[in-house]
Amino acid sequence: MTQSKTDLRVLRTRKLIMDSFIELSGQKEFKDITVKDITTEAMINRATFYYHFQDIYDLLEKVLSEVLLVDLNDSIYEKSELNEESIIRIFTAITNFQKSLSNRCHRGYEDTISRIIREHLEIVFYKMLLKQHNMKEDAALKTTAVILSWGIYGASVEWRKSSMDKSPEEFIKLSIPYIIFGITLDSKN
Amino acid sequence: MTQSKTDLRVLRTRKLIMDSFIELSGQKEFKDITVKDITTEAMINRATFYYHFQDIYDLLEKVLSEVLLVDLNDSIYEKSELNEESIIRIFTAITNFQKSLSNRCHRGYEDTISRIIREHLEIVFYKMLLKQHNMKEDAALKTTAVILSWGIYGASVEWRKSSMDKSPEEFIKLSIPYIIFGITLDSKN
DNA sequence: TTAGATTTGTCGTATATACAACACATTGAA
DNA sequence: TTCAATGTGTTGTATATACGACAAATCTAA
Repeated sequence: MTQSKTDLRVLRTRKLIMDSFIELSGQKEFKDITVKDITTEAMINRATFYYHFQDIYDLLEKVLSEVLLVDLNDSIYEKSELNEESIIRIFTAITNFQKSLSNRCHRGYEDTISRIIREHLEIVFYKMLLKQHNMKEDAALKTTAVILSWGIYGASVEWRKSSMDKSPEEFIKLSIPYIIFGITLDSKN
Repeated sequence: MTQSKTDLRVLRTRKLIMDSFIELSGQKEFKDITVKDITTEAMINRATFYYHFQDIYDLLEKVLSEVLLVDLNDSIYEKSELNEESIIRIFTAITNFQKSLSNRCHRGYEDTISRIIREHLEIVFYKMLLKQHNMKEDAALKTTAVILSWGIYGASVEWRKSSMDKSPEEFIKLSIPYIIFGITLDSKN
């Protein structure tokens, strides 16, 4: 505890490991990536890997969180208005992310990926809802955020499954009025 | 002396420093690059830099050697025939290198760069000459290698000074017959 | 010129990492 | 099945690196 914040070596090593994992993810499937592969690419001793991560699934989780977090933070938080534009942005960020990373991952870890994405989405939606309604805390908004996160994530799964020919934007655009104005919206509007 | 060869940390650190230096060389002039800049980019403590390199000029020298060495090794050594094709390749490697790195460097260190390039060229030419003539060692070939290294390097300087509109290939091609067959070559040939 | 700021190069101490070795699990071919 | 090979996770010890501090050199502006 004599060190001030975080040792530069720690930051560097974590970055090297994560970058290498992302790099390798572009070359082969998650299930074929070994700890040795990662540490070789990162020029790190294998034992050092275990100093920072419990195992390779722990690494997966942290990389996903971090990459997602950056994607979402960059494009959304500043604006902090939950409107058509920001929903499209969030949805696009997710589909981009799925195209670039989660596709490659081992079957069976889609659950992990799905959970992480939804958790982050929930946080983002909740914060935006709070600002929009000028509130400190609210159970209704929290639940609404949960619903939105599952819903939007589900839409991205559906898009990937059956509508990758459409752009994410046009896919989600149709439903946005129902999200914003509710399901009683007059469809002739 | 208990370690077998070279500590992975050493290899990694050297690579990080060199890569960072090359990266920074693309962003600003050599004379504006500080040790702090490099170590920040490399995520290395400044003191560690001095553990590996005497100073920034020592780094420059080693980076130049290494980059050049790779360029020349990759494209030439395998073939090991000193003919029109390989001379063009070597000349192109040098001009590429000059375009990418040495241009950006501080005036006054062109001498260093020039020396390093010529030293490497000399080694390459000497090895190729030895193979071509099936010899073990020979003073005449050594001197010939010196002449070739200065000559080819000088040609690259001239190209840079006055003929960058031509491709390196067409620039050097005209003189290759005189190199291969000597200055008594019948020009009508 | 002077004075403030930046950069260089070095040092001692604390710690993250390398290395080698280990037992155990998983895989794949005979 | 069995055996060999490969991957996982852990440990103790040696060492490269981080950190903070320092004096001296170099740069910059007033």
